[in-house]
Amino acid sequence: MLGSVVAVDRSRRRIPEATVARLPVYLRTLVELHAEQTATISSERLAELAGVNAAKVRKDLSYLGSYGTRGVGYDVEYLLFQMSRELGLTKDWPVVIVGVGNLGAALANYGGFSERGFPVAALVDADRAKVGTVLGEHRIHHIDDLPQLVADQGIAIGIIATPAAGAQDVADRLVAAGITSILNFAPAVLTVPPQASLRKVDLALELQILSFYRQRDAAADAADPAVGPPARPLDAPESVG
Amino acid sequence: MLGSVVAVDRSRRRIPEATVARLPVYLRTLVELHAEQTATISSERLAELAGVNAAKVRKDLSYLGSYGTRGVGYDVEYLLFQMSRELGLTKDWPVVIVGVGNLGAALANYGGFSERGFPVAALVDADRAKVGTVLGEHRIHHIDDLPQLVADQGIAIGIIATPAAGAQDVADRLVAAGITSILNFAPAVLTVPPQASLRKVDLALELQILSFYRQRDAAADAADPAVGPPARPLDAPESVG
DNA sequence: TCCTGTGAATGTCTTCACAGCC
DNA sequence: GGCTGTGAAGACATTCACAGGA
Repeated sequence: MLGSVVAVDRSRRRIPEATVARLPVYLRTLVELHAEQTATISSERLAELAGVNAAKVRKDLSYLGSYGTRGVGYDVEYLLFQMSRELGLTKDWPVVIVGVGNLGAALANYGGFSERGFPVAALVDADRAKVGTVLGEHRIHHIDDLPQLVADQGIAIGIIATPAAGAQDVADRLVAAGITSILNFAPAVLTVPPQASLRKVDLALELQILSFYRQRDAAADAADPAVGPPARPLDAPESVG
Repeated sequence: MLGSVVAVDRSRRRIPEATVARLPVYLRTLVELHAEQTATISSERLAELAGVNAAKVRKDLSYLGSYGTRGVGYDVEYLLFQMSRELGLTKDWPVVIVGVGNLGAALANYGGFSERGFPVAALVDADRAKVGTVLGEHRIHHIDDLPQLVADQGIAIGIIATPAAGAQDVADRLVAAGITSILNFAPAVLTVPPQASLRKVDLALELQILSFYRQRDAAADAADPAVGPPARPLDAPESVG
């Protein structure tokens, strides 16, 4: 009735989960291309480098906007900028590692985080014997100091590297301290309020999945020794078979 | 014409990727239930403990066979046995870690692997300066010795913990040495022949995904400060939002 | 002519809802 | 009455295939 709509809300295009999970892979590829002075890239070539197919690349990138040029391809630098912006990677996000056991200590020393925009800003542990000791360039703080550390260091992300038993308590403390992004390495199912994001990495779980496919193929070969290996799902979390 | 079929081939039921990825979570839950003497479990309760919904649990378990009892639930011990068998976890699978830098060393010391059936049988590195040095209970071998180590130690799985640049070469060497299950920690896209299984864990990638959701919510709040946080996908790789 | 952007088709996964068995 | 097992419906993701702009 009242004339036309004021403006199309481009900020509401929802990006599918599956696409979000691939954006960092494209980003890494673009960084490499940019480093070697490549100016433009076709969906076909980008697909090859990122280990997916070209139709997927085009559909994924189309969720970010129309940043390509027909007949030419994508401008590497421009796409890199847009993607960094979309991923919120135009600034660093300091992380806190909770639990300085074997895994936590390893992650603290692992350079891969800082290198890619996630500097380790603090280490905390519940064990008072560890508090005050130094690991790499960090002194270990007590977990009770979390709210203070979060405020002082502008910490954005919490990494849980404790045993499974303490993980839910740690998650609760992180949320209480104002952290809304959590990466969980403990082999436990955690619950966080809906406004928080939680992702998990379970190292043994990955090995168990590999074990499944190995077992299955061994069983198939035994049942059917004359025939080659059965068709199996390629791609998925990465070619798996 | 010729009477009926000889037998239904139950070994051919294909288990969906997504289900396979959840089996280890159920397995872990069942191990805990068994440890605390729980004899039977309903799909509802198992779902709650595993952080999924009951329909999914029932569908997932149905791929393994009809191991439940209507009106009662699943026998914990029996289901545990069947699931271990299906996942190929009735025996240990020795692993080799390739690349003893920060991450590789951490993984070597991380107890979580052996604990869950994947003993670290060998460490190898390309750097001759590291060869012969001892880390934890292992002496580091040269990567050229891979075929020998695989044969001698019965190694089933290779873990790549090298920098991205060397990762494809390592994958090729693992495959050449007879390894068909590979877990890649290097931030690089790898290719393996179809008979091999490859999975990847990219730590920074997980943080980047968290950054995306944080960024998106911040943008939504700025555009729309009166309204609460928008609906976001729960569950998925774990509640993500 | 080349390559993107996208509707439509296909395939996969999740959820519903209830028949069937204990 | 309670809970599993599973077709069917619905949601989501991938791939196809081609219109349309450079």
